[in-house]
Amino acid sequence: MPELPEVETIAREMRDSDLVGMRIIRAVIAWPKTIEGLSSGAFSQKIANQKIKDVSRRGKYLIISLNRSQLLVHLRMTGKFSIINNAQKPHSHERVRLIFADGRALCYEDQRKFGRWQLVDDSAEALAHLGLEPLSSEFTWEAFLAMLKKHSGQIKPFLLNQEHIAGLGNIYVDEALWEAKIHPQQLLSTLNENTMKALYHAIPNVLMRGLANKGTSLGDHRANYQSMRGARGKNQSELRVFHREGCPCVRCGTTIVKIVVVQRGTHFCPHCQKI
DNA sequence: GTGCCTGTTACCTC
DNA sequence: AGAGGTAACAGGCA
Repeated sequence: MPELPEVETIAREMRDSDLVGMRIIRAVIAWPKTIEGLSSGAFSQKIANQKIKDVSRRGKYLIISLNRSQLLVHLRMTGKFSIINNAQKPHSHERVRLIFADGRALCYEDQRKFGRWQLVDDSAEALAHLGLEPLSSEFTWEAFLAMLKKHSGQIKPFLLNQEHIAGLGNIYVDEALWEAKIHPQQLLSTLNENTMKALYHAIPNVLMRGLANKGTSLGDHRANYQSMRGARGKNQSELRVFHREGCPCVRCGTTIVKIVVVQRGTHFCPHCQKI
């Protein structure tokens, strides 16, 4: 579930925590497939004795900068971090633990096991496939328009594609399309410039609101998004369409419907968002 | 117990 | 390029 606002919230929390400056003395890997490209042994050997220098984000990737490499983490659906005392017994979904010199540890849990860690020398190169950062100055109207014109097909799958805009997922795409009054299955070729402009503004709007609320936490079990300290986000109360099927549209009162688009649950207002 | 659902992405074929 | 399907997994839910 973590999309851009959730990953950014975690990155900020990590950056502001004691993590920066800590030295990793060893890694315990409970689920080796979490680590991409390296065996558990090679990963442990490479990461041992490195210090955490900084934490940042690109798209939905967390970038943990170490002194000799960078650790890229994609949380996929259920990845979650916490700082624990290393004496603590492993949680049932714990996949990796980085043990620090001071007796604490960074614990990584991932119920669905889809999350991936990668240790790389050059994060920019490893993440070169990602598209525009929607909250950065590179997300200009000109760049966005050029990209829309270069592609065809339905708008929702276009927005979910990380090679176009990096960091949008199912929740924020549905929210941005509602704000811009665009039907999720509208074809790119039929969008007029005013509508595209509305979408251009809606994307950072919904992301910044999510970020201000420290993310969206749906449901109440542990698998749902929580920040590093276990706090839930507050953005679920501000969602306009996502998970609101059967409820009235806050703009016009029409009942929000849910359909399936590219195998993803898709929520929209049939009155505000007409093709 | 059964079958269906889920917020992500990579990879395959047509 | 885009559409449509599958797979990786685990657990909630009816």
